[in-house]
Amino acid sequence: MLSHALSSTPSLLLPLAHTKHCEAPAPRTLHEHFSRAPTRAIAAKEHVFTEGDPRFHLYRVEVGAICLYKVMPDGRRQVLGFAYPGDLIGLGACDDHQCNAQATKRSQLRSVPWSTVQRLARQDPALGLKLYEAISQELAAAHDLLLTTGQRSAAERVATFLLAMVRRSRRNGQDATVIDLPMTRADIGDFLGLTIETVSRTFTKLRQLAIIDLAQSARVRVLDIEALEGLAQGDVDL
Amino acid sequence: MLSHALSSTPSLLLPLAHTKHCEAPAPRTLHEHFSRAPTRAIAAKEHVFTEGDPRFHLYRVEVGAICLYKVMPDGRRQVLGFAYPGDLIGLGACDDHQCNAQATKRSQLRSVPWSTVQRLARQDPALGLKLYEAISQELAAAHDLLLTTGQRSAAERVATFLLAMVRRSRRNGQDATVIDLPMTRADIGDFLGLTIETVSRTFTKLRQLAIIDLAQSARVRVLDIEALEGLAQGDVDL
DNA sequence: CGAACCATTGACCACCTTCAATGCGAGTGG
DNA sequence: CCACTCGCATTGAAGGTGGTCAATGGTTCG
Repeated sequence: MLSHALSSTPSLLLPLAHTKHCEAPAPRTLHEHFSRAPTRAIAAKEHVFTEGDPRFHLYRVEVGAICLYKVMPDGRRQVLGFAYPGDLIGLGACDDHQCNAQATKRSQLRSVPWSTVQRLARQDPALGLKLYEAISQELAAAHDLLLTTGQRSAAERVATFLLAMVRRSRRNGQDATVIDLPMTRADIGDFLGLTIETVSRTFTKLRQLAIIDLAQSARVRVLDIEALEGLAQGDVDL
Repeated sequence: MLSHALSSTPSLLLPLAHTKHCEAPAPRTLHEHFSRAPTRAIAAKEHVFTEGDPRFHLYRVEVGAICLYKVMPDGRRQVLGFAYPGDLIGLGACDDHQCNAQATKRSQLRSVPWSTVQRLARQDPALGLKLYEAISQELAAAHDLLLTTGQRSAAERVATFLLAMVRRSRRNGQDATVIDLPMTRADIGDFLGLTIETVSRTFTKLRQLAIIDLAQSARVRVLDIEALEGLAQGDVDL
């Protein structure tokens, strides 16, 4: 989610461009502000912000994975998405955060105060456009997820989820056939509108059909991506 | 959806401020551009745009109701939302429309070319912010709907839907206890991730419990809004 | 090494869907 | 004006998908 719209090349890929703290000129772009900001370590399960918190910062994920979710008074939870390195979180127009952001594992973030973002946006009209593009991508992701949770069967949902992970992996130039899932079955279930058990059972069925391999529960090797695509579109019935 | 963020007072409430076509100065604000644009009539079931169309215009609904939806190759449909008078449709960053927009009944729209919007946004930084706010409201609506389709039961979904209609009616200063539904049961079902039959049965149950009255199938009178709120939050089980 | 957390698997059942028939209302033409 | 028709809504019966409850197994971390 939010990938690319505002992210430049992940810093991991630029180990030689070491940050220059002392002699640097005043930061002008949002990217420069992020690069200069200290990284903040977040423990697994720790919250970055929760619903209702004042919106003080714009965050960029550097390492790990952040789960964005909403909760109902009785505890039911809907995961809205996951943010990965390069993604921005904390976008939005109103004064308070509208959802919770929780690390699914040890992570690292950088942040820039919203007041700084707004100042930059006033100087640079292109930044406003970038922010608009970023949030518009988030909207497209939400609409895709709506189609999934509203209309697809359990198998279709899980297949769709795995395919999205594969595509993200591909965009990052990694081996697309092996995916490391940085979240629990509960996170996946609450993302797809399914229970833990249904997610688990569906993974098992995919394994039995030799569509995926599950050496470890958090590591999925995709063996038959076409079958996965067929499942996701409802061409076959599992 | 999108209500308020960019809409000024609905023109219906300003009958005396009649549009001046000939001697008017060059339009400066987006609102002026909209007010000056001719209204376009849309028949029931007619499409304003479809998925994949180039994004030429930003539209404002003047009269009626527009249904925004996505479809899967096999015909399954997810309604993303409904746009009512004052709401903007056609927002988004990429070159093509990502969803379909179809009138649920006879409607009227005005439109402004995106090129004009972009020119105005360059002149007026506040407009960029307004657009950002508008799309961010759409995102919030999508997230709310996700919580509903992903986690709530059929009765909770219908109750949530009716409550949203009541609140919208209240914001417009209308009698909040009587709602005219400008869409079919199929639209509601595809919005909530339910079948027509389930929607209909749920309406019937609400009527039997004297929570609503259904003189006509498109006219709902809310008799017990607290019961509706209880249902929406899952406090009671229908 | 133990304990806590997470994932898997099974049995049962509830809710919603599917399929089918009937009812209702608006619009059209005779 | 009425009959006809079509689209939409309602209602019923049956079945399936996914949820719930419960027990076991595996992994990781202190």
